[in-house]
Parts: sequence; structure tokens; C-alpha cells
Amino acid sequence: MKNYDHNIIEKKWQITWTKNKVFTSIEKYNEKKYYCLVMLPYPSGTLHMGHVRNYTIGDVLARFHRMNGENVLHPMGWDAFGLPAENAAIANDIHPAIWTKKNIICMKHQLKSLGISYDWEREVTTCNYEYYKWNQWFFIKMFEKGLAFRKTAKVNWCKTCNTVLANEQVINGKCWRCSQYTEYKNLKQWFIKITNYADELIQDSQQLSGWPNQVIAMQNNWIGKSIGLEINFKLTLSQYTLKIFTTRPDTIYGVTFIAISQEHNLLKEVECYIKNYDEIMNYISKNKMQQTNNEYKDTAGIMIEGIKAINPINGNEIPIFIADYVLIDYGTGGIMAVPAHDKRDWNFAKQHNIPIIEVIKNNNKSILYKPYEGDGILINSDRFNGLTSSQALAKISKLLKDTACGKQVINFKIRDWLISRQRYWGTPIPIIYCNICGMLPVPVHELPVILPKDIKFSTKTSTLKTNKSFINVKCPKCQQNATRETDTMDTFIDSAWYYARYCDPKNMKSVFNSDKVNYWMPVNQYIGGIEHACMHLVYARFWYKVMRDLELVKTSEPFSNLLTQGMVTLNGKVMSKSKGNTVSPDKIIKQYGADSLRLFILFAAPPQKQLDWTIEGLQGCRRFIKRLWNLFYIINVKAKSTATVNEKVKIVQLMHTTIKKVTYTMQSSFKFNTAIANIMELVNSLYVYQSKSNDCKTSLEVYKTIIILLYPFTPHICEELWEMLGYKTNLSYYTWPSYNCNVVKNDFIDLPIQINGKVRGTICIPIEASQELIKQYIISNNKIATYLKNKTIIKFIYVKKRIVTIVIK
RNA sequence: GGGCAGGUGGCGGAAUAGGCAUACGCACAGGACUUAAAAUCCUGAGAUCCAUUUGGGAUCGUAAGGGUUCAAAUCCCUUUCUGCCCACCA
Repeated sequence: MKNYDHNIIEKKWQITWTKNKVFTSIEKYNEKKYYCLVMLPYPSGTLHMGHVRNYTIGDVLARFHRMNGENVLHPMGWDAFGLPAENAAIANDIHPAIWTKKNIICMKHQLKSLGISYDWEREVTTCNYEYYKWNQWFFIKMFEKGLAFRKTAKVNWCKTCNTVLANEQVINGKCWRCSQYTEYKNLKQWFIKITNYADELIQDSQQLSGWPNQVIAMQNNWIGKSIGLEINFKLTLSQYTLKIFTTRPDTIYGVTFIAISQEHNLLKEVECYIKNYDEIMNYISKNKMQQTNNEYKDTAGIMIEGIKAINPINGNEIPIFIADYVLIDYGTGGIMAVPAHDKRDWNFAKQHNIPIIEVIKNNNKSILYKPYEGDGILINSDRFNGLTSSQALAKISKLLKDTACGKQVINFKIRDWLISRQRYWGTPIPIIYCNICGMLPVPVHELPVILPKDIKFSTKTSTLKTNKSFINVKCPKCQQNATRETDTMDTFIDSAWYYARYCDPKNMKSVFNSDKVNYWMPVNQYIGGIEHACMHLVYARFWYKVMRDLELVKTSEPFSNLLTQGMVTLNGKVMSKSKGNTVSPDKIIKQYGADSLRLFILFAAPPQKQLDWTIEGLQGCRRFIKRLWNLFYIINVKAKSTATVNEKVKIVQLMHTTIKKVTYTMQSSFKFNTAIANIMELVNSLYVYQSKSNDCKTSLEVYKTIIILLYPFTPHICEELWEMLGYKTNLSYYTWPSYNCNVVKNDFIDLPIQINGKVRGTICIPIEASQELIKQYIISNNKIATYLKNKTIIKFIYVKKRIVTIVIK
């Protein structure tokens, strides 16, 4: 018996696959394609177990679909721009390009040692100008369409990273990269008009039946569509009309104050009428002093004295407050406050002694202690009393619209995508500023605008601003001296369209060939972490729609199916470098083999769930692989033949049901853990059968099937055993086995007999037995018959091929 | 606070459409092989109690409580706990 030496076997097959270009994919326009995509990694240094899990899952599917006769695209690349490279440059005095390249080489080597079946000829690296040139090209296209624009805005600023952040990169007031509190700054920045597509992104999410509901819910919540009424409130003394946005016009009789944001331009407009103007300005400036967005005070605010708002529905005069909880950049920056039926309004009213008027009846619960935010029957609402909330909402809305006091509007939570970064390591924004001609895009034939290599790195200014030869340029229109934009693009742009570039990665003339893209796209299966539910996946969906409107692609959604894999933990805690609880894939592969690692990662939990790393579990998987290996050497050893015909039937039948279950897993459920368990059972059964039978033919047939079924999970050992069995062809394209549950006729089944809810025994009956016959079997079974002695049978239920239930008295 | 997911042995986790709960694996115990250990192979095992010469038997059991049903981990109601995401979005 030869020893199982994973190091030799795995290396051998990895070299064979590469040498024979086994996984190189080309367009075959008349063949069914399968595009399997995993989220491209940031080249941070080395692979972690999360990567291993992600890419192993993808590999299982890619390998299965190849065996299923589909033309598979399974590419890999590098999300290579970004801050860590620059931070490493500052800390270790190494250029980001060199640092990144070094990491890519290391991680690529690791991926190969895992035996992932990528088509490396399609490798994409986003920091290469061959790639980011097309970022710039897209930017110019969007600029021309008005989708990319520049404006001054209050932006989130991270002092530590020395750059702006998009809203969604600020988590609980902290920078998503360095976890420091951010602050606000007013700056001129580049934005992309994702809001133009907000409605479509929500609409089309309904088509994403292959996505987890959770992700769709998260995205829709993040985009945050809300339909409501913009209502005009006239003011006393002034001609100024204050607009507010509400989704609850049915509560308008309960309005007891108006609240506006401190940035609201009402203050300037009616300054002369405001009695406590100085006090208000004082309040605001004090507020600004302490303004980082790390905390909010839900009841802070100040009343504007000397002017009131008039409720358009009943003419009541109500006070106006500046309230910290009202946001300037949502809706109109002002609200009608209904403390009886809104928690925030209620808290504010309590704090400032504002009356609370109940207008929606809530079954016997008092609003003295808690606002009621649900629907109900209207009270204190004049002629609308007695209507339900929804009836009143329609009627009041109509009245306000008819009297020109209101109009229907739709608001979104999502803001335009802030893409400028004041950093070096990113795609330069291809814009030139000329004193004479103004702001101009770089002409397309001059692309790419290459990121210069010579930059001084320091914590203060790691930007292109320090590079004079980059900045100074001639105006493309008038040829006078001009300057380049020095901001670079958010790296989420790189990953918003990379999946399309894989379809034609070496194209130098255009972003990609449309025949190729339209053959491969959309991605059949996308796999990655749930942490990208909102940012990356929304940007990618948005970008794809822009590409569609540029007539580059024909469909509207890039990813048909999405699998979000769970985290890998150690003792229930996330593995991270800072916690020092990481497990290195390299060491594991060396000691136990890539096949064992892959098998454990797939077996320990269903892919969507959290996976806790245990070395004992890994060792168990290695033990199984060795059992499979040893089986090769005992399969031809003749045993004394004690196996019955029935046992042969059973093992063949088990083989077919295993094929069925594993196939189902691969096609739809992705519960690889149970598929592997099923194969383990078959191996266990084969051990037992082999020890009893000299029927080598059957054993060999089952063994061969096991190897094929296991191939997507543990490809190296399967290739090796396949070769040892005498097959010359590569297993990668060997046809996946079909199953036939009727291939062996089983005439008898074991049927459990339940009496008064308890299983009292099992009988073996002909599969087509009638109820009468079954009764006879039961009576002739001594054990079961005892329970029926001297009892009356009240009910006799036979669920075909499943169970018999008898109720007795 | 809102939304989603979930609670099954010592542990990770199984269980088509309501039909034998705990598959598979880990850890554990016993045995075989061995000078010994490792490795390997075989066997056992939800809990409690009873009976043990062999064979076994009873009760309880899928977070807790209730309901529907011949039959519930699965369906319905109430309670509770955990995880994740979102959170001044009017």
C-alpha cells in the first residue's frame, strides 16, 4: 500500500492543470455558459480563512458545472487600489505599487496551492493602467451625461486617513477603515448621480429571486424609498412659505409645532421678524463647535420667537423650533411634528412643554406615557373624525392637493455617491482645469491619465498635489497652462464593473467586446460576504444599469444568483490579525493538505452560516480522505462471500440516492455539508460491503462513483485515484453521473408501526402491499401483536411507504 | 427602537410535503492489532429510571407554556433568549 502523501499529489495535479490549460475558458457561442464569480480580494498580504471559504465554495460550483457539460468562466483578480497600500508605504517606506505587487504574488501562490480552478489568463489587477484607464473612460462618459458632477458639500472628513468618506463609509460616526470619529468639512467634491437610479434599483430588486431576501431587504432599506406629501405651511407676518415632508398627512390635526434643521434657509429669509435671532445664532454656533457627527441629542433645540406657522387644514397658529433631530439633507429639512404619534416629536414636545394632541385612536392606551405610531380611527380631526388612517390619508392628501397646499413627492435615503478621495493610491480623476476654458474632461484618446510613480509619502499629504509634473498640463482646448484634478476615485468604482472586464480582460481598444460580455453576462452565481450587501452590491447593480444605458450590455442586473457565505471564527470570535487569532492556510495546507482543508471548510457548516474553526474537525476530514485512499487498496481484495443479494441491492441503491442528493445540492441547495455527509455514508457502507463480499465489480463501480462525486470538493486526491484506477482522461471534464432510482428494483420496504403515537416495531412488507395485507403482517408480528391484544382498533392509518399508525383503546 | 434570521446531545450540525428526532463528523468510552505508543479497524452512546443470564423495558426529551392533529423540531398563539443588519430618513 502506497502512503497518502498530499504534498506530492497536490503539487502534481496543480502543475498538470496549469500545463494543460485545463481551466482556460473561451467563448463558445452555441454552448450553454456558466459564469461563476467570487468577490475579488484586496491584496492585503496573505489569504485568510474567509478567503479560503469564499473561493472553495466558488470552486466546487465551477468544477461541478464543468462536469455538467457547461462552458464555465471562473476568473480571479485583484482589487488593488486602496488605503492600506498607502499606509504601508508611509510605515515601511515601500512604494504602494511594489507592496501591492508583492502581496499579489504571495496570494496568487496560495490560491494555486488550494487548487482553485481559475482561468488565470483572465486575471485583472485594478491598479494597472490597462484596467483603470476604463474607470477614467466611464467617468468621462458619465460626466458627459451629467451623471458625474462636482459640487461643494458638507462631507465626512477623516483626519487620520486625511480624506473624505462617502456617507456609507461612516459607521456610527466613525471611519470604516481606521475607526476614528469623523468630522464635517465643506469641500468641492466629485459625485456620481446614483440617485437617478434609486427607483429602478428598488423596482428591479423584485426580479432578484436568486438573492437572499435579507440582502434585498437591506438594500431597499438603505436606498430608503418613501412616498409622502410635501405640505406648504404659511407663516404669520411673512410671505415665506415653509415646505415640510410627511408620510402621515392623516395626523395633520395633531400638529403642535414645526421643527426645522439649523441649516434651514428660513432663518435668513425671515431674519427681521425673529425676536431671539441673536440667541439662535449663538445656539447654532455653539452647536457647530462641538460638531462631530458622533452623537446626537434627541431633544435639543430652540424656539424661534416672533413668527409662527399656520396649519393649512385648520388655520391654527403653531410655534416653529430649530431641532437637532431634523436633518437638512432629507426631504425639505423641515417637518410637521405630531408628538402624539411620533416618538421623536413626543420626546421633543415633553422636553419643551409643547402640547400633545391625540388624533389617532389607539385602543385604550394612553398617549401620556408613550406615543402611538400605528394606524387607527381619527379623533379631534373635525370632519375627518371616524375615518380610518388610510381613508383619512387619501382624503386629506386630496384636499391639500386641490387647494395647492400640498403635492405628492418621493424621497430616498440614499445620497449621491461621493467618489473623490484626497489620496494617492487610486485612479486619477481625468479632469483638467483651465483658467480660460473652465473644467474639461481629458480627451478620450489621451487616456489613461497615468498615476505617477514618484511621490513623497507622508502622513500629511500623500496626494498628487505634491507632484508638479503631474499637475501641470496644457489645456486640451486652448493649449494654455492648466492643471489636473488631483483627487483620485473611490475604490468601489473598481469593483463596480470588474465582472464585465473578465469577459474580455485584454482588450486595449475598448472597455470590452460586447459579444463577449453579452455571452457571459449576467453572472450565474456570485459568492461573497454579506458585509457587501449595501455598498459594493448596490454600486455594481447601479454601474451595470449605466452600462446598459450606454448600450454596452443588454440586461439590467449583473448577478442572477447570490450566495452570501458566513464568517470563519475561532471559538466563536471573528478571526483577525489584531486579535491574533488567525489560522494560516499555508501551514494547514502543508501539514494536512489542501483537500482536507477544503473538505473541512465545506463540511463543518452550511455555507451561509458561521463556521467555527476546529483542528479536530479538520483532522476528521483528513481521516476520511485517508479512508478513501486506503479503500483503493482493499477494494480488490477478495473477502469470503457472505453478502446477500439484498445487500448488493442496497449498496447500489444507496449509490443512486447519493448521486441524487449530491446533484440536488450542487444545483440548488448548496448545503455542501450534508452532501459530504451523504458521501461519507456511502464510503462507510462500501467498507462494510467490501468486507463481506467478493463482488469486486459492484465495489469498484461504487468506488468510482464516490470519486466522481467527491471531485468538486477534493479535486487532487480524486484525480490521483482516478489515474490509479487506470483512467487516462482528466476528471475535470468527466461527465457527472446520472442517477436512476429504479435501476434496482426493491420489492420490500421496512415500515415502522406506530401505536398510540409510539413506534412499537418495524415490519418488512412488499412495496405494493394493500392495507389488508399490512394488517396481516402486523398480527403475525409477535412483538407488535402484544400491544394490540384485547384492545379495540379505533383508527388505522397507512401513509404509503412511510408509516402505519394505529389508535387503540 | 425597527427589520431579518435563529434556539435540536458534551460540541459542529442532520431531518423532502406534518410521518422512526439526533444522519455525518468531532470529542468520549470499550475492544482488536502492537513490547509499547501512534496510526488503523471494530463496537457503544439523548436523559432518567427499572431489569440484567440472554433478550430488554418504562418515562421524559428539539428554548418555555398552550393549541390544532392519529401524528409537531416542522403549522397556529403567548412568552423568552441569542445573533446579524439598520437606526434621528419625518
